[in-house]
Order: sequence, then C-alpha cells, then structure tokens
Amino acid sequence: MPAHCFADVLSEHIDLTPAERDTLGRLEERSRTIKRGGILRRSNDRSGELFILRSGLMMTYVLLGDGSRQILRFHFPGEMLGLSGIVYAQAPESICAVAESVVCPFERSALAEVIEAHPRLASMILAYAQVERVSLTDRLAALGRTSAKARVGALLLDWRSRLRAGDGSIGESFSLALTQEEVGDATGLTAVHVNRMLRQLEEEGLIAREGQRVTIRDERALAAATHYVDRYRNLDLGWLPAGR
Amino acid sequence: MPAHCFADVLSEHIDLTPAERDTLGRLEERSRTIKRGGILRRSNDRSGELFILRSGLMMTYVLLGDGSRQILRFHFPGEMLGLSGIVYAQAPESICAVAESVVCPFERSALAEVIEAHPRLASMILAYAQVERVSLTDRLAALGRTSAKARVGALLLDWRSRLRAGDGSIGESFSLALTQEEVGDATGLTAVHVNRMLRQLEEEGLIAREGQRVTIRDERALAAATHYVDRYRNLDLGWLPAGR
DNA sequence: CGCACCCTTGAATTGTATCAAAATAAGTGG
DNA sequence: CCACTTATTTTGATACAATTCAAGGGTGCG
Repeated sequence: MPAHCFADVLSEHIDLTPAERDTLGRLEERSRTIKRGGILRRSNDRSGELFILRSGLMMTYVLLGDGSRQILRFHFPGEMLGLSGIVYAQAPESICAVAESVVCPFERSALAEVIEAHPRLASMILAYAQVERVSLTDRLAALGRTSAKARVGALLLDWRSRLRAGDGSIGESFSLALTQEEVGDATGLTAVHVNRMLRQLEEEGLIAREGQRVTIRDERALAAATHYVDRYRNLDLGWLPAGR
Repeated sequence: MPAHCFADVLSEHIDLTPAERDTLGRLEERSRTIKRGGILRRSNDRSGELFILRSGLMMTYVLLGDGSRQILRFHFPGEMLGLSGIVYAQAPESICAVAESVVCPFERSALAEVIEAHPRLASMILAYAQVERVSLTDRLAALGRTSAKARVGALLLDWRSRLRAGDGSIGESFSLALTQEEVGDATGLTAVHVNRMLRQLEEEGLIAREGQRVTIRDERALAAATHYVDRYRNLDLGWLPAGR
C-alpha cells in the first residue's frame, strides 16, 4: 500500500487532481529502510535512481580529497532525493541517513513519465527544485559573507522552519538531532568552533539549550544577526498550467 | 527575427524537433540591451519575468545587510536567467550585467506553455537546473572547506570551461573579464586577498597573467589543488522522454 | 564495567580581513 | 589628444576570527 508523502507535500500548495495524486503515488510503491549512518548512495555510484524520503532524516554531502566533508543539505520527509543525479551517469553527491529513514526508490524513467503525463507536476517539481536552489544560495552567501555565529544561528532557524513545515505544532523549542560535527560540516566550521558559537548564542540570550533540545529565545534578534529568510513560505504558484 | 540561443545550447546535447525549436524561439522574440553595470532586476523586485541571455556576461548576486555582496553565479550566453524567481512573488536575487549584454525577457506563463506542450523540453530545463545546482554545491563545498587559493584557482578553471563551451577554440589562455573585487565577491574573499592568491598561483607556475589575460600553465596541478570538476561535460540524458 | 562517541574548555597557531597608501590603468570631458 | 578624474591593482603592517592541538569530562551502550 503505497503512501503519498510527496503528493502530500505538494498538496500543501495546490489541489492535486486524483490522476496526479495517483501518478505520484506510483513513485512510492517500493520502499527501503536505512539505519542511522547508513549510506543510500555514494558519490560516483551509478545514479540511475531517485528517492522519496518517507520518514526519518537524511543528508546529502561531498567528501573532499583531504577527507573533509561538506554537508550540502538535510532532507526531511516528503522531499525528493537525488534529483541532481539525473544529469550524470555517476552521482555527484553522497546521501546518507542521519536518523533511521525509509525511502521509496524509483527510476529516472518514472520521473520522465510523470513529466510527460502531467505538465503541472513537472512544473511543481521544477518549482520545488528552485526552492532548494534558493535555499542553497542563501547558504552560499552565508558561507561566503557571514560570521561563524551567524551561520550557526541560521542553521538553527532553518531547522525550526523545516520541522514546523512537517509539524505545525512546533513552537520555539525543538530537538536538533545533529552532532556538533555535523553542524560544523554543514556550516563550514570545525566542531570545536560550533561549540563555542552555540555557547555564545546562549550567553547572549538568543537561544537556550538542554541536551539536544534548542529553544529560540529571541527570534527577532537571531533573525537579524543571521540574515535568515524562510524560503519555504509564501510561494507564488499562480502561473502553473492546469492539472490533468 | 528571433534568435535561438537557448535552443542552440540544448542542441549540443540532443537533437531538437522543429516544433521544439520553434517553441523555444518564441521565448526570444523580444530583446533588451543592458549596459555594463546595468541592473536587470533587483532582489525584491516583482519577479514575473525570466530571460534568455543572448550575448554578453551577467551575474546573479545577493547583498547582505552590511553591504557585502555574494556573487552566486556568472551567466554566459545561452543560459536561462531568473528561473529561481518563478516560485516567489519577489525576486530572491539581483541580476546585473558584468559586460554589455542582450537579454530576451519572457513571462512565466510562456515557460508554463513550453512545459505543457513539450515534455522533453520540460525535462531538459529541469536537467539544466540540476547542472546549475551541482555547480552551486561545488562552490558551496569550496567556500566551506577549501583554502582561498583553491577557490580562486577553481574560479579560473570554471571560467575556462564555460568560455570553452561557448567557443571550442579557446585553449589554455583566456580573458578574465572580472575585477579582483568581483572575483572576491564570488569566492568569499576580499579583493586584496584575491590579489595575493593570484600572485601566488603565478609564482608557483600554475598560471600566468598579463592584464586581463590568464593562462593556465599547469592544468593538472591546478585541478588537483582546487578539486575542480567540470560539470558541464559528460551529461547523461538518455532517459528523456521522446520529443514532440 | 569498559569502551566509544560526543561535548567542553584552554592555549597556540594560522589564514584571512582590515587599514592605509602608492602605483597603474581606464574613463571622461574639454 | 591631453589633462583630469576615477577605478583597479599592488604592496606592507597589523588585527582578528577560526583552526589546530591537546586533554578532561559526560553519556549511552554492548
């Protein structure tokens, strides 16, 4: 019994037709569980498959020659993974599970069929890719032009926004299920420095911490200090073609 | 008389049908010239339009609160600009001309029509967006995890690859039509430090310079030092649906 | 209980930014 | 075409942010 995770995410923005919903459901017919730390795909693996993340938490990253790692993106349930691989025979990025996860693998050809049969879904997929792109460029700007403290703060705000997108009841407090090393690899810092920045944010009263739990104590100030913009809200999809 | 810049770029990878070519040509019916330094679109402007860059050189960037600038991408002729704006009412990024340029503006609705009428073109546009995405993540990794020298070196290699894509006759030597400040804003460095890095690369015999002209003198060593990967080659588009 | 893994803290080092100024090149108007 | 102004490149001295190295203390887990 396939779920409709991806369809559910898209439904938050447009009303899907039954045919569209059905087509998307077919991408989730198979499923696969990956344990915490498990690798779904290594860079340079054959990249024929794509995935829908049904549950858990995953991340995409690259390893550089000297062994250092740059985390490119964290993935939350309902996202499509591995889209960047569609243009290369070998995957440009690695994907692994940050927490135990379930993914639904499907072939590139299935994506082509969706695009062919449903122009509106094709447009939505393109649109979602743009949201991710803008989110990436925000991080690019953060790495290039903002301080360590701002980058860590922005990551916290981003996590809260994205957790909230999946669960509207999440308020100022949430669980940051990442090690400080992972935060460092995402923000371009060392784990040691991440620790100091978290402490500083705490001392300044912008956040509070207890174990994994983080509380945003002064959202206004934190947003100002980090230049954070929530890119998952206020989408403008009025131009989409009609659904079939 | 509309040109077919965008169609020409896509033609390097697949054989377009006459109908596809014609449809793409309609995106280039109007045109507009922008002088060096001219701004095509400011961030937070209404972002209803997209563009095909017919000639010249443009760049996309963001300005941060403190006035610093992060250049997100340089754009060469044949590229589609402003795609990231399709999901937001207000543009997330600014676009300006690095050299005098000609662009062809078109509406989002025209993009929707292309997607609706030609699934293969929709797939190609999505695929191209992925190439750009991977190129962005390469830079994200460079900013997060590589040295100043490596970032500057990678920018040089990237420029050469992209110039060569437009003009196969370009060899080891090319004109880098950027100020050192622009290089700095693209690589997350100060202009002063870019200068020192260029000088160092020169002293080490990896490159030579005279005025704007740069020559790659030891490509092997430069590629190794920068982890550069050319993402514009070896695309795998065998999965595309049939053309209409 | 013992072994990993993670967090925390300190001291020393290094890469890059900042500030300042001279030298060179590129525009611009007369 | 020259004189003037304005950008850009180059160089040096200094300051600082973040890394590196090192070690102690938690915490969960087999």
